[in-house]
Amino acid sequence: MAPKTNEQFKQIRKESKAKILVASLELFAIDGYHNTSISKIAKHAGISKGLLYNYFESKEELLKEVVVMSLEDAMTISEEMLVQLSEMSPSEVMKTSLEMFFQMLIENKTMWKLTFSLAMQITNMPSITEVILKMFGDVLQQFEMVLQLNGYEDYKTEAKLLAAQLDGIALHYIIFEKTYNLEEVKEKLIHKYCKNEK
Amino acid sequence: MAPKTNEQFKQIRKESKAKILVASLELFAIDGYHNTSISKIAKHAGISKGLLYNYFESKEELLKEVVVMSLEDAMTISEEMLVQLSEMSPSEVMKTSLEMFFQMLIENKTMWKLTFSLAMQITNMPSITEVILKMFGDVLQQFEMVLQLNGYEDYKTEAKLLAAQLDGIALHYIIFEKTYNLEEVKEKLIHKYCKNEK
Amino acid sequence: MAPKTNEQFKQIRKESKAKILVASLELFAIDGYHNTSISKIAKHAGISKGLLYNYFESKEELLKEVVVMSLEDAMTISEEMLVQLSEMSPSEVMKTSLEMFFQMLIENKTMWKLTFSLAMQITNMPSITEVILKMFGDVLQQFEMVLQLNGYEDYKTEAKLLAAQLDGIALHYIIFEKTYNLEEVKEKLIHKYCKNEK
Amino acid sequence: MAPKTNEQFKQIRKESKAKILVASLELFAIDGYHNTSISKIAKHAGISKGLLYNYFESKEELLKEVVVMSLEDAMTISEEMLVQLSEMSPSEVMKTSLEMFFQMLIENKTMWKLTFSLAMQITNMPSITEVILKMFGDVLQQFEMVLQLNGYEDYKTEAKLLAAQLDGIALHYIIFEKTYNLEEVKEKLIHKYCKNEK
DNA sequence: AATGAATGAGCCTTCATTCAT
DNA sequence: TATGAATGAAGGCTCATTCAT
Repeated sequence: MAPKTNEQFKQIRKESKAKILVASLELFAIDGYHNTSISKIAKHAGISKGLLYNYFESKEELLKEVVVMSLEDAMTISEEMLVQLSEMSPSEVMKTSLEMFFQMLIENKTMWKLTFSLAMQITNMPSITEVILKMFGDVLQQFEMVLQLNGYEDYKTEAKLLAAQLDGIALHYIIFEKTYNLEEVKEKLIHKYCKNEK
Repeated sequence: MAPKTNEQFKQIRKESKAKILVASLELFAIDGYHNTSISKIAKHAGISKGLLYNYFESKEELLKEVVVMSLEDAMTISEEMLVQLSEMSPSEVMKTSLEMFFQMLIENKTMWKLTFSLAMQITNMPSITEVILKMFGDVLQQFEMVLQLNGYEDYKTEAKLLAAQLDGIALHYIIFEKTYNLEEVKEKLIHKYCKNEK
Repeated sequence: MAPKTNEQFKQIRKESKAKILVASLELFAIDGYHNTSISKIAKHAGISKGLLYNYFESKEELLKEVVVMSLEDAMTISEEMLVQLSEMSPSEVMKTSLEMFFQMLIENKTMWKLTFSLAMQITNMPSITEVILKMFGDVLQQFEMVLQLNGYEDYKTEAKLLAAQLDGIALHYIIFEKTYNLEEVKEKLIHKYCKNEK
Repeated sequence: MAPKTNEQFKQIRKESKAKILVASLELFAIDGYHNTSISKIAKHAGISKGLLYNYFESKEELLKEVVVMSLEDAMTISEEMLVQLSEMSPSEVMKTSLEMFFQMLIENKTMWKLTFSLAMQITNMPSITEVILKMFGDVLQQFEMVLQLNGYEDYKTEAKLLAAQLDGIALHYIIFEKTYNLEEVKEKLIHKYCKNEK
């Protein structure tokens, strides 16, 4: 049998890593970071505990990579959408941006839950704090653009309000779970921001 | 010679309990429930680990009492303010309610932090979840009233939006700490809700 | 008010001590030594934890005194009965001795349970071991006398057998509780030892 | 390089488990269940505290397995002997059974000590109580058979007496240790039961 | 004599991490 | 690369004992 090429090894590593990251994300989001043991993750990912340490230096490092991965995923989607936005009218951009947000909220509920959860326990893990804060900042910036584009004068403050509004909705959606009527809120919000209330 | 009187013991118990509750609130809010060990709490409160169990049956029970205490504090303030509202005009009620919210946010930052933190972290602690959910519900209800009073037709959905808006602001205020310009956001929000945008 | 006399103080001390000893015996026998906390004993005796240490140096010391008290009680009863035996015929002595044993077993089940329980965990408490061993020795000696009196040639070995027989019955009675038909066994045993089977 | 094979792991597990069980049996029997800490067991077995929980879910579970192991050992021996009995005359069966008992008492002194100790100490551990009671029941049943075979009319009650006799002897043997002349008692007992005293 | 708040050692248990294979 | 046995620090909790009053 021919020895595996470097390429093949890299591929295997990448896949194994991905498998662990996905498993971790799920467990961290559902049970919380502290209630998720390395053992559980390894079992959930179908590998041994030892192997996990071959890919990640520590549990905290693993968490950080989970967060980074999640955010990168989100950014990728977001950027793809931004391309589409470039050809729209300002009011269409506004509407689409909001719809994008709700879509991502629904599709990545797990990630949102993890993000909020971590955002609250930030104190002890600076490296993770940083990533999380960056993400909140990015969203803010994006909405600043959209609002400016739509002619909002005080667009910086307005963006802060809108970002807070959206994060608040996300928070409630996560907390109240199935009880929460996200669709209703979404319609109302879009209606508000896509009329003439500058 | 004589044993301490009942009164004396009661006093001592009350003070020690309060001391523990305050220490716990701070640590739970800052470091999160899981990152706060009984040892840390005891040290922070200046007592021995063992004594803590003279007052609270378990760590979970302690958390519950911390939450209840915090909410009772908040409710007391809130109710005092509600009395004042009864004599105001609808628009004044609106404005005052919002101002009240921001005031409580600033004054009870620790409690807010704890609440959000728990909302995300606590799995499998029904008695605490219950208390937290009740609190979110109460705020919502209060704003439904205010909005209805101010003639909002779709006041139920509007209340959901407003509650989310406020919780979102609180969230950002907690996450960004001193970086966050709360005053600016407050002015803008009040301005929005106290003009004619129903 | 006249100050209490020394006699009165002594009396109070004696009564308090007795109250504690009785409470301890009950709890030790039912729940076992290790499952019985000083707190429980104090509560059961209706006094404070602190006071208990006024009368007994330590938990182990308390146990020792409980054992001693129990055995003294048993000895007292036993000796009273011995007086009666002195006027009987050998075979009557035999029968009465056995009946005495069964009566004491029923009336002092608690004490028997404690005794056996302690007898098994002897290693760590020499002072208690001593007392327990003495008790077993006393019973043995007593039955040696009875058997000798009844003309058993090899009365020393016979006494060992009889003592073992009785302790075995006691053991089963304690272990099987209500399931055990003590009366049936008693009749059979008396029948065996009071016929002509030397 | 290659990971250990399943076979190797199984072997390691088996040996470690056995090591722990043996250490536990000794300590439980000597010091009693409550006086034996997990730390002591680990030290005695030459392993770390943590490893113990790799093999046993809890201290109670460990105790249970110790008991089960002990009884299985005893049963194995017992059954091997029963085979031999099938070809003997009734009086030979009687004699051999008694001799078997004494042999097992000597060879498995530790197990007997543990059994008695637990019988007295264990409250609220139904699964273990059950096993212990079953064992006493088994011995009883076996002797019922033997006595019936030997023509004892009231063999059920006689078996209770004999079982008590034997357990009493075992108890004394355990309590008095080297002081106890087991051989003398054995001879006498066999002599009694193998003559004509029905 | 009497109280119970307070202490601290020790218990059982969990789990991130290491390591021989 | 891959395994899981093994470790040890730390966590929540209990309880005998002390002490100020």
